[in-house]
Amino acid sequence: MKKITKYVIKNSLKRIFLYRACLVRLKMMGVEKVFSYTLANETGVTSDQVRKDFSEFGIRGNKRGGYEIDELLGKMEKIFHRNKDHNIVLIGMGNLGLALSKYQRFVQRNMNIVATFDIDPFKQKIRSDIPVYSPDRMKEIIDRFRVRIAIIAVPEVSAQEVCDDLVRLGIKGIINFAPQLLKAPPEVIVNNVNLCDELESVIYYVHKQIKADGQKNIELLYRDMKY
Amino acid sequence: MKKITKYVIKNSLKRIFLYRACLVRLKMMGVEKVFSYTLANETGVTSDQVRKDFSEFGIRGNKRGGYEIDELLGKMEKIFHRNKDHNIVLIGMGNLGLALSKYQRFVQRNMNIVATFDIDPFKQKIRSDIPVYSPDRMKEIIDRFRVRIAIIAVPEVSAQEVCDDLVRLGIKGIINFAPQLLKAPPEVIVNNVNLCDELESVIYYVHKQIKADGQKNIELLYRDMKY
DNA sequence: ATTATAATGTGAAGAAAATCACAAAATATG
DNA sequence: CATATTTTGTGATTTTCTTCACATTATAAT
Ligand SMILES: NC(=O)c1ccc[n+]([C@@H]2O[C@H](COP(=O)([O-])OP(=O)(O)OC[C@H]3O[C@@H](n4cnc5c(N)ncnc54)[C@H](O)[C@@H]3O)[C@@H](O)[C@H]2O)c1
Ligand SMILES: NC(=O)c1ccc[n+]([C@@H]2O[C@H](COP(=O)([O-])OP(=O)(O)OC[C@H]3O[C@@H](n4cnc5c(N)ncnc54)[C@H](O)[C@@H]3O)[C@@H](O)[C@H]2O)c1
Repeated sequence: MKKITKYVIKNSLKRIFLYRACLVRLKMMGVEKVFSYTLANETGVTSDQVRKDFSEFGIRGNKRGGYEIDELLGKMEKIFHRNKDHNIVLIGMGNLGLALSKYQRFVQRNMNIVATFDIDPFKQKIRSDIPVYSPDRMKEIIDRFRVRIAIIAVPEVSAQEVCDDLVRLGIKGIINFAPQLLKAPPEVIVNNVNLCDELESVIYYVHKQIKADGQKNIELLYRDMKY
Repeated sequence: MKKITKYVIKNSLKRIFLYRACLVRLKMMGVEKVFSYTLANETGVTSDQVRKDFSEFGIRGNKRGGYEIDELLGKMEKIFHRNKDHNIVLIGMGNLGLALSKYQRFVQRNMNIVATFDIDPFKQKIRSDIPVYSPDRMKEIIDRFRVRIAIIAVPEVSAQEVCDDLVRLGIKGIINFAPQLLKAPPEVIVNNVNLCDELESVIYYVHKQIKADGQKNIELLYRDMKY
């Protein structure tokens, strides 16, 4: 039975990404070694956390010596399978799809969008580095480039249908930008990214913060009154 | 001191968003009442979890009767401050910024991008519903519309600088799409969204899944051999 | 009206994640 | 070379999150 795959990126994995970004920056600045507390400061976590995370992912440094940045990055490349290239397809060349297709950083990280698909014949005329095909050529392209990962950027109503097609064609991982939880077999990884929710949660926390600040002021006031 | 605000959206909050999306869909289908296990099935969590989450956010139903969808949505609107409108500014009208500025769903959820800003004079000529201004008009606009929330879609190198400006102008919450952890005072909420990381984590979990599948096959093989 | 049933709400138990704290090891210093 | 210092790595502890389990209550059936 097709079901919602409850897929949540582990916080420890998210932090590993943060550490890596930080390491890349430090390396560019010519730094060669790093301590857990350096990474901690730069990423807003505690140094214990950094070491625990490294431990979880089997990364080890040397006592007193900290971590060799190059070695660390090498290990992370392995963890994230950055040694090989990843061919990706993108479905839906609308506003968001177009932006994503032009995003250079995917390529820099060995993630290549080899083809995009759109039902709109007009969109299929877009001239850019990446071809825009009609969806009926999906099987051909996915097979030819051995694609296993897909990006969904079609309207909400079409997302599930597109997802079903992709799964049938052998796609194993999907990042979905349509605000619609996708149902897929449990062995298929689906990362539902909902930018509206992300923005709304900022608003939520801002309000909470403002309320907490207000509370603090009341407390201060109260303490003042005692004198 | 400006520091990284370690800001992670709570999983329970993320789930509340899921429930809401599901409720909206059910309501459109004419459904009026819902049970915890309905929401659970639709969102890939357990019904216990749904009830615990509701409990955390102070949402109560009636025993045996489940939850009134309208009432539930009303309570959620309150929780998410959807009763009032939220004015937002967007900085950086490049590929991503343009897509975001055209995204209708923000408006549908009472989040209005009232103005966008770009240093590129060419971008300032974009003709769409939302005006594109030079950054030197930021103070004026933010004050006029009482803006408290901002979207950053500028290149990595400019992101921190833009963030600093925004904070100086009274912005309290930021969603940042540049792959650069922003430093801000602790009372300012910063949601760093990194789409590269999101995609890469899909690849990570796909590989893990494939490896686990392989493992399962080996185990099966082993069990078979015992007979 | 009484009884049976079905769903909620929440303490208790269990699991997972984060923090603490310190022994072990590597490097620096005298 | 011996000692002091610094940082790692990891068990122990604490905190947070999830699942379990069941008393409670609203509805349905008889
Ligand atoms: N625009 C944004 O900034 C933004 C932000 C977050 C999420 N999203 C979501 O991403 C999706 C795309 O948004 P958008 O603004 O680019 O919309 P859009 O309407 O501009 O683009 C959608 C594209 O998908 C194509 N399409 C529709 N059905 C298809 C199918 N079955 N197969 C292939 N292509 C198909 C359409 O022809 C169109 O080109 C939506 O689900 C939206 O909610 C958009
Ligand atoms: N394109 C994507 O799909 C995508 C996806 C994820 C993240 N991002 C990130 O979002 C950001 C924008 O990406 P993009 O592809 O739109 O890049 P882009 O180069 O197309 O757009 C950047 C825009 O920001 C403007 N800008 C630069 N400095 C500015 C400043 N100080 N104030 C105001 N405007 C300024 C530029 O003039 C340009 O129009 C980048 O950080 C990128 O890494 C992009």
